[in-house]
Order: sequence, then structure tokens, then C-alpha cells
Amino acid sequence: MPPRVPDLGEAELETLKTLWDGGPATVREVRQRLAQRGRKVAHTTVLTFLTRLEQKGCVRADKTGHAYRYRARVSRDRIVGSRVRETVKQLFDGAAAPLVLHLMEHESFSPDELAALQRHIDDLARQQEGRRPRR
Amino acid sequence: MPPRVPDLGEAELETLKTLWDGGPATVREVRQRLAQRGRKVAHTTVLTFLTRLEQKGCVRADKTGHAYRYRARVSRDRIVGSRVRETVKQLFDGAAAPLVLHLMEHESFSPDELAALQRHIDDLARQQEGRRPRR
DNA sequence: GCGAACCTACGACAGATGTAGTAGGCTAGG
DNA sequence: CCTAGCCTACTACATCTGTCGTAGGTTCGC
Repeated sequence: MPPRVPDLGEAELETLKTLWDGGPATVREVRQRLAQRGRKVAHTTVLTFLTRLEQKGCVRADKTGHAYRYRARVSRDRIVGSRVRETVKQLFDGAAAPLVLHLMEHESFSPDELAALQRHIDDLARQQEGRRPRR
Repeated sequence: MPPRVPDLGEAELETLKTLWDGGPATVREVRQRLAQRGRKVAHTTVLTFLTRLEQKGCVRADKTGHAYRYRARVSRDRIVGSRVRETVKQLFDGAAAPLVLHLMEHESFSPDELAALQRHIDDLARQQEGRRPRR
């Protein structure tokens, strides 16, 4: 439904993540969260991030007390989905399967993760079988 | 081994792709290939892309005849690998499994692709079994 | 030998992004 | 009340990227 997911810079995304993970917060708080994640920037820099995110429609600012409190207006899923799609498009011509293969070949998985993936893929396969033969 | 994979802009990546896919080429040829992919830009723009890619160490220019011929110096795998890693890091804190799950839930796969993925994942699982129990 | 065609080196420029300083306003404690 | 602190609105600026135009050298056909 939402018209379009705007492009976000790396720092902007990082900022948004602090809101998804820690809930609504003031500039000061966001700054602390960013610092914990290793991004140590000036107070006004954080304000800039938040302001730009607001212009892009990704966060909302509510006056509470003396300071504004910012909260995410787009879900993590939406952003993640669009970024992943973007990557798939750029690197694999839009085909997801090659990316999955790539990941299976170049990244490592714990036994648990592997089992989960197996289960998931089996489910997908079953769904498809159930749909195709059509009786 | 290579020190580092430099950051590439979207257009730069697109340009590199034409070299991977079609082999070494002149500015003129690269321009045509880009046009076919829907990116219609001026001759000098392509030259700029190629020049920047050269500065970043991604392509090499050989004087052949009157015009330079550019060829990729980094493999597609290296670039793809680093981009994927980057994405995984930014969106999933570096864990590949969640991305695979995400893809399985939000993207679609043909029966063939599904089968291939299944095979692949089973292989991985088998490998792990064989390594863990140790006899 | 000349002009047309082509080639590359530079310089430019706008927009996006990361980063920060300044200035002026509001708040709360004394 | 008045001051010390905190808050936000602006402005600024460097870099990176995508896009070109101009200018000057090279080549090739005639």
C-alpha cells in the first residue's frame, strides 16, 4: 500500500534500527543507542538523521514534554524486503534462487539453522505439490 | 588476497557487469551494452564510469588500436560475495540464515529451483553430520 | 595533405549522504 | 527572576555518484 520505500543511507538505516529494536526515543537516546552500536556521532548529527527520516516518512516525531520523541513509521519488514529485493535485482537479475544458492555455498550455518531451513524448504515443496497436481 | 573490494555505485556495478557478461570492450561497446540493459547515457559518462572503475582497481585499460579496451580485473564472485555480505551485515546482523528464511518466505521459486535448493541443503546437512559424529 | 570522425583528458555540476557548529528558545532550579 | 542546560532549526561542508560538455589529439579515407 505505502507508495514507495525511500532510499535510506547506511546511517539512516542504522538509526531506524535503533527505533525498531528499542522503541520510540528522543534524539539523546537514539544517540546513545547508536554509540553502543559503535556509531559515535554528535548530537546534531543524530538530529539530522532523524529529521531526514521524518521527511522521508520513515519516522514520526511527537512532542512529549520538552523533547521530541521519534518512532518508526515503517516496519522493519518493509525496509528489509525492499532492500533485499534491490540486492537480488542488482546482483542476480531479480532471481532469488541464485542468491539462496550463493548463501548456502559461501556462508556457514549451524545445525539448527540448517534444520530450520530444511523444514522450511520442505514445506514449500509440499505446498507446491499440493497445488500443482490438482487432484 | 586482494586488499579490499571498493564500494561501487549502481551505475559502476552495471558497467562492470557488461564486462563480465560480454568480455573486454571499448567505451563505445560498453555504452551499447548499457543501452541494451536500459541505461542510456552519453559516451563520456561511460568513460567516466570506466575511468573510476580503473582508479578503484576493478578494470584494466589496454591500448589496442586507437581506442582503449577495458577488461574486468575483479571477479563477479568477489564483488557479489562482498555485496551480499554487506547486505547480510546491514540487515541481519551478519547472520545468513535469517536472510535465507526471508527469501523463502517472501520470494517465489519454481519447482526446479526448489528441488535444487533442497538437494543443496541436504548435501550441507549430510556434510555436517559426517563431520560432527566423527565416525 | 585534409577534413571528418573518433578518442580521451578535464572540468563541471547537481543531488544524496554523513557529520557538525551556531544560534536562539524553553525549562527548571535556585 | 535569572541562569545553566537542554532542545531544535539552520546552515555548512566534504565526499561520492551519476551525468555531461568542451577541447584538443589521432586516424583514416580520399
